[in-house]
Amino acid sequence: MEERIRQAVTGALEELGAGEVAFVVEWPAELAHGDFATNAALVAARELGKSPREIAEALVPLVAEALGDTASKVEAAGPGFVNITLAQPVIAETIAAAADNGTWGSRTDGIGTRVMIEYSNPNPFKEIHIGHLMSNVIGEALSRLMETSGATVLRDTFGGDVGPHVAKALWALRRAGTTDVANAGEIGKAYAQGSTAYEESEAAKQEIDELNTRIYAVVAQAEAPDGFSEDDRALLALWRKGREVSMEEFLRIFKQLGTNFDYIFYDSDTTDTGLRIVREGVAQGIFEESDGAVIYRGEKKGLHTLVFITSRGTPTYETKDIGLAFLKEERAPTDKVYIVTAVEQVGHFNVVLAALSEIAPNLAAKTTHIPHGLLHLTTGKMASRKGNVITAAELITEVIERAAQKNEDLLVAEQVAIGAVKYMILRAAPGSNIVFDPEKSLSLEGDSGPYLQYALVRASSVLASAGEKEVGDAPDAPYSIERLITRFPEVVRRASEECAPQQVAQYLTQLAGEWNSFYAQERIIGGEYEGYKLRLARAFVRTMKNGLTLLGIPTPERM
RNA sequence: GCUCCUGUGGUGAAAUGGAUAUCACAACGGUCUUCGGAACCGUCGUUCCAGGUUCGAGUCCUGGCGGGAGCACCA
Repeated sequence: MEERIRQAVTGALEELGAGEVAFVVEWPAELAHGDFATNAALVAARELGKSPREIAEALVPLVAEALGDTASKVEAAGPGFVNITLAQPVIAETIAAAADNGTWGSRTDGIGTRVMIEYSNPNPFKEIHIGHLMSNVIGEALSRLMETSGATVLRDTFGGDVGPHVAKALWALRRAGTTDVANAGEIGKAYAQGSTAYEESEAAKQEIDELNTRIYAVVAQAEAPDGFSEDDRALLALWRKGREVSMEEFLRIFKQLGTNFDYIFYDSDTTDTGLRIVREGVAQGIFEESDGAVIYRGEKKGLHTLVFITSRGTPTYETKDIGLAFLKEERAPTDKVYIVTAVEQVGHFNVVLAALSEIAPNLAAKTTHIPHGLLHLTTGKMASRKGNVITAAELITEVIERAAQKNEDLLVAEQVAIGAVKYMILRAAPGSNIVFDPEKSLSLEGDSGPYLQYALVRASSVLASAGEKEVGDAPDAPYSIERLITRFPEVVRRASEECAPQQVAQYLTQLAGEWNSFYAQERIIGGEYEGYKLRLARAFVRTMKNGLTLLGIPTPERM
């Protein structure tokens, strides 16, 4: 349709004697301004030497003629826009196409492309707190948005199972004489204890640093533990158990939130490759040695200089990410690689990608880092090493309890709670920080997930009690909600191209508002145009359901 | 100190270089025998400052002020 309008406008401009004009056809923010608008007159004004308004007036009859029955109204407006309102039958056709159409909003332009997207990235041996929800919720929504193009999307998560934080947790567990760990909470506490000791005691710091090096060694030889002492075996067993318990908890929560990963990568999978490649890079002059460490001189590109291999010989996160890039290519080659992490890491990724572009330009070129904002507490900064965090599980449990006050069915309460949490995160642009107030942020009313779910449930309920009806006559002019529904595919396309789930959230809120107004004003069952309104309701249900699913927000049957 | 990000009603946010800057919360007032009130209708109230580019700037550029993040052996 947009293309058709573009042609009509181009033709009209030619008749007026204008050459190539770089105009746009867009949908105006205000529904009252019509379904499409073009700024052609504004852009052509200078060349034609007339006022924009005059040109717009001249374009109107020409465009109207070219569009024929398709448009019900073409008019000049404002400083020189030409607004186009589509005719009722054209809108009705789209509504019919949307109703009962599971693929409404999806496209085919991405079929054949493969992308891998990394997100969530919780670290075993630390607790998963509400900050990790940001990465998971945003990453999942982006994955689903990418899938609307028809692309194959592989989801992966990358967890730090070796490194100083692991040493801190294991040091505290061993000190307490723990040989087995039962739950993730226990490990989280151990990590906090180990961190405190590391900062406060020189002796503990030394022990933990040594343990860290030893863990790398033990894990690296885990497959061939011939030379292991009894204590090495005990350490390895505790490490394995701790990682297993941590990951079970993570995967349980992510599954509850609607994520299933295709690949789970660990730091320990990447260290061999990472170390080898960085050492080779030293020989090639990409990296250099400094104070016993191996560094990348980011300053030569206006970036930070970062350590890739410590003076103790252990790899840092930077080297692990280099190793990971190769590991991904080996396990599942794709056309694009996305990495979703907190905004704090942009400096890190700039350096890693700069280094990677010297080592393997093809890998660097297809990798994009997508930073997301942070979740701040009104009560102060969270830090898992201080133990003052709200864990993801605690938050979800609390919101479920609140939702349960209105829902006897606990499964529904969970759907509502998850909807509320996800919407809170997705309504804002991924990069913006969220100040989280446990009392206020998780509204179940107005601009909220449950508001969208509620509109859907009510519409579904009307359909359920109406039964089958003939579609019948339609009113002469479309309702504004119809015109809003027709925009859905375009909203989805733009949101997926711009990695902007908030545009879908914003749209769905507007859509729910239009539906609620329509519902309050118009009698559906037993009212005028009953059959047509029921089809409209089906189109609304389909649009809302597909939209919520895109965001990863559950769609309850009742609530 | 250097680098990057950011500044929109009392609060939290949205806005493809376009039209009267949108939405929710809060506050205040109304709708309550009809398809589900987690709803609807109304009132109030906003682009940090100074220049610039443009027919047109919350959006782009320059400078200033405020906030956040990063800056060598954490991830």
